Amino acid sequence: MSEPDARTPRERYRAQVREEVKQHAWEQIATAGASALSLNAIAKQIGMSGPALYRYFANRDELISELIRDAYRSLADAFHARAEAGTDLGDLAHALRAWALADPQRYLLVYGTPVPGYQAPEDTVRITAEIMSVLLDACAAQQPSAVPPSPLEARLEAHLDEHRAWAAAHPAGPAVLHRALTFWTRLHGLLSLELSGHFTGMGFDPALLYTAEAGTLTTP
Amino acid sequence: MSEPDARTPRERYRAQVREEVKQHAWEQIATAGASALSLNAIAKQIGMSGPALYRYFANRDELISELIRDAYRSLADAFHARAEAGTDLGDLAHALRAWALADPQRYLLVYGTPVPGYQAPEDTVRITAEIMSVLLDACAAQQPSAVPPSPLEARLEAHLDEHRAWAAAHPAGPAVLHRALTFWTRLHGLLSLELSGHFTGMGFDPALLYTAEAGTLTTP
DNA sequence: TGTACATCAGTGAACGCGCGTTCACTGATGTAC
DNA sequence: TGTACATCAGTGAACGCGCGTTCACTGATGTAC
Repeated sequence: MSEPDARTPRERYRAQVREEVKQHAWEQIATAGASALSLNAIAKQIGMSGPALYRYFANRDELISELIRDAYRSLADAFHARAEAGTDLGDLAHALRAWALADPQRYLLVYGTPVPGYQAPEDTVRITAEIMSVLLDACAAQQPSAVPPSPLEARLEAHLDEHRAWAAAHPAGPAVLHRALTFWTRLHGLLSLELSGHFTGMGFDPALLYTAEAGTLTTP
Repeated sequence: MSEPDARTPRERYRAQVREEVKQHAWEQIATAGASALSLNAIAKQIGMSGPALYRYFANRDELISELIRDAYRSLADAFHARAEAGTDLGDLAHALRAWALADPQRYLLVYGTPVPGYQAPEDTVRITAEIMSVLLDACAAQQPSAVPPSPLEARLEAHLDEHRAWAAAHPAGPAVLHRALTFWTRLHGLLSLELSGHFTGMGFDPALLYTAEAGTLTTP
């Protein structure tokens, strides 16, 4: 399980401090949002001088990029883990919610309103493709819908079949593409409103609504 | 149509400058997001000194509150206008999308990730209730679903019927409550992902997906 | 119509703050012979 | 095993910046007699 660590003590130490910085960064994001992330404040929490962090991250943007990468990676891992235990779409839906609730700001950093001037590092597209792939697999494993698509749906699915850049590597048919997108957008709508606090004061239990909505995806 | 303006010239002037400030505030939000809103920057654009704005707004928070209020008000007006032209749920869906696309940052200010330390003014809840009321009316006018609810849906609707604080003033039945929530969350999922740029690069046309999703609400 | 006064818009200087980032430097840790 | 050197972590001072906000003040606009 644990291989011998080929890294030098210095490398290990560097990695350790980087982790510590990122951990405090997450805490800061959790309380004040991503746009308020401050290197100086993190350094203070850690007990270091501000400039010391520049030994570990080139600048603020690199730190944020790293956090976004980690967040995507974490979701991809959660999806893979769930997929190995079975390809049920409902299970995947609840794995998604569990991941989102475990750290709301992490979810919002990835799927929420983007940080103003910032744009995500290009290697995240590979991880999002990975996530989509797990989702497409689960949708493909689902038994197809019994009800025939409406004319509107048929038109959409024909369109999706011709514009499948996002699922290029996947052999899914149009109905599967459609279902994957629906899964993503519907559940995101619920999660994003819940995590942003838009349901507070309304009285009902978001979990029930989520479960019901997930149910429409597994047997439409 | 236009009544005689009872305001003094000074009051008119004040209102005019307030409007100008808000307009530049929106432009600034559009380019850099709400958390980057700066009174000094607005003053500079307008050609005034920074402190001059304090004649018109008590502080930064009051300005943001005003913007949020205006955004809610604008959506409520758009909904009312649409509802007067007919109570079709699909039309309401497209009115929502048109309103969102007209000013993406306005939509995100209201329904996106909340500004960190900030909390909305309490009088917005009245406007959101208004918006919900139009939505509930449209859902109630819709002909009820032909398919009976699944056990999961039945359970949810019973729950909603018991926890209807958000629709207290409305005589809607549980199925209508359910449909209104579904309308809101599904369309928000699509809009929020589209406006945040999460569909860019995927290749398909968000409008088609939106129309298809709206279609599932009008005839489920 | 003219004068005396009050109200209000806007200015410029100033305060304290925290930010990201650079730079020269100290001291500890590792490496080569 | 000991010495000479290179590498690297971390510090403190400094730079320039823009922020929100307060304050004393000037000039213009309105109001009352």
